[in-house]
Amino acid sequence: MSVHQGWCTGVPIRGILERMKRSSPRSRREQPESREGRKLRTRQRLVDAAFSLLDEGGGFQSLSLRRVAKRARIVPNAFYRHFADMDELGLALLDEGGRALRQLLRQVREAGLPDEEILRRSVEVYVIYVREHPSAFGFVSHERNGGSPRIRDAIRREMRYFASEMAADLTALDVLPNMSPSSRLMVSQLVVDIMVDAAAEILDLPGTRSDLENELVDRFVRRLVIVFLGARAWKEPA
Amino acid sequence: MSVHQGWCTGVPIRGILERMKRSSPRSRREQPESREGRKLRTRQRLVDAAFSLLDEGGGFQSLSLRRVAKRARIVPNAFYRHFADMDELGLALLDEGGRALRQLLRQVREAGLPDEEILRRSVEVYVIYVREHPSAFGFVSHERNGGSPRIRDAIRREMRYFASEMAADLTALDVLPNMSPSSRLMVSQLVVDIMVDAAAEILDLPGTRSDLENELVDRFVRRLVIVFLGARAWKEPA
DNA sequence: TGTACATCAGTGAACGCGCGTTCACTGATGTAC
DNA sequence: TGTACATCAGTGAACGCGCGTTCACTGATGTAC
Repeated sequence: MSVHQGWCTGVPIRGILERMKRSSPRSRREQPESREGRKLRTRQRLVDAAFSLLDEGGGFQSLSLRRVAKRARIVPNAFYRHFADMDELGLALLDEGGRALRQLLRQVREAGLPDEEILRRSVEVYVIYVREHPSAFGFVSHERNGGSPRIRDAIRREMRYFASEMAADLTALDVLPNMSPSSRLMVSQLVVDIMVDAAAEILDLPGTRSDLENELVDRFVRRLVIVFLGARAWKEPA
Repeated sequence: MSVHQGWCTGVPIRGILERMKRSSPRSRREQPESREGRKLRTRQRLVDAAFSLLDEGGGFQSLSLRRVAKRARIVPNAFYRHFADMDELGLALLDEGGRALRQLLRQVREAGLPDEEILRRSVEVYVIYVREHPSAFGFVSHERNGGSPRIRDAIRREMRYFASEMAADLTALDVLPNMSPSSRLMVSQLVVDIMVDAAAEILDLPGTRSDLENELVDRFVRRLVIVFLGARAWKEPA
């Protein structure tokens, strides 16, 4: 059971943790911490606590305010100093997860797109990335069609945003010149859906079966190849 | 708020309800009902109660044994006469939903496949069908990546089964003769995933916006066209 | 710099509620003779 | 056909538990003068 790491904060949680270690055993009067800083740190502890509970399985719906607060080492009602309810915490999780995904997709997209070898390498990078951040991708795939409409909508919005970034890239790189902008967007949305579906499958694989993982990567690559072949063969309706 | 209908039972619940109406106001000694029949009817009431609660929103995880039992008009602990726990009820829901989906896919597949006009008509049939059975499709799209591993696995198994049926059809109809059997299966799995993703989107549309629905149908058809174009352009690796 | 007051993140106790599960039971249906 | 017993779907009461939310509070940080 590993401590959850603040894996995608702009100012990494690691720095904050180091500062805690440094300041805690020594005199605490040296640099009295600001209220604002302390509050932000507690908020981050709540977010990390939620991710770490998600890592242990069960989905966002199974999280309770009390369990998250306990894991973050605050009293239950202090939760309300940071979020109005669990839904708002969920949106904060998505915010962190979204940043990670965006960063990754940028990396994948910059490699260029429709050549099979490049696709395969991108997929491998993606699979590793998903495995490294199971709680974030689990959250997205789980809540994408999940219980809370607010969170569901936020996830869909995020996915649409990724797709539009990808479509802009396709345009810029002049891949698929045969397609209209709206068709390029449609293809990008399909690719994003395929990626999210794949993430769910990756997370369900037992970590030990590399044969199953290879099979999954293979299926994933073939899906993308089919889509890009189809996109190239596409003729805009007159 | 409509009463949930037993929409996919081989022996329809409607018939049972009519029998109840007939027998209840008259003498109840005419045809004393068998224990077995009565138990089956209660079990069906539990399944219908679960679907009707799902129709009201919130996802399977938000259902409670007590609420389902109450809706089915039995005392909470009598639930255990029919299912060991809520997970087993979930598997029963999938069983009913799976039958409906299978029936529909058969209908769609029989129309033939890769021509755009036929695809469009099939998609329209599918959209209507999803709208008619929101609780079943909602259950599948919601629990597909949901909290219970048993239910998740059962849904994946069901989807793999649909895909293999579709692949068999593609083979029988000699569509995609350029592909190996495993590639046809891969394409079928992609199509099934696209259908399930689409179901979730359909269910989130407000019922009144037919412009949005047309847009969705359009996107859906284009996705499938892309996939079949790609599948036709596919060359098996040597 | 020193003092007096305001702010507010976090505390601790308490609340009412719905939950899953248990137990001993009832009474209609089913069965053996 | 009639009787005595077995089965078992459904009852009613009770349990302990974790839940979200409320309240009055504490004490360190921040601010005005």
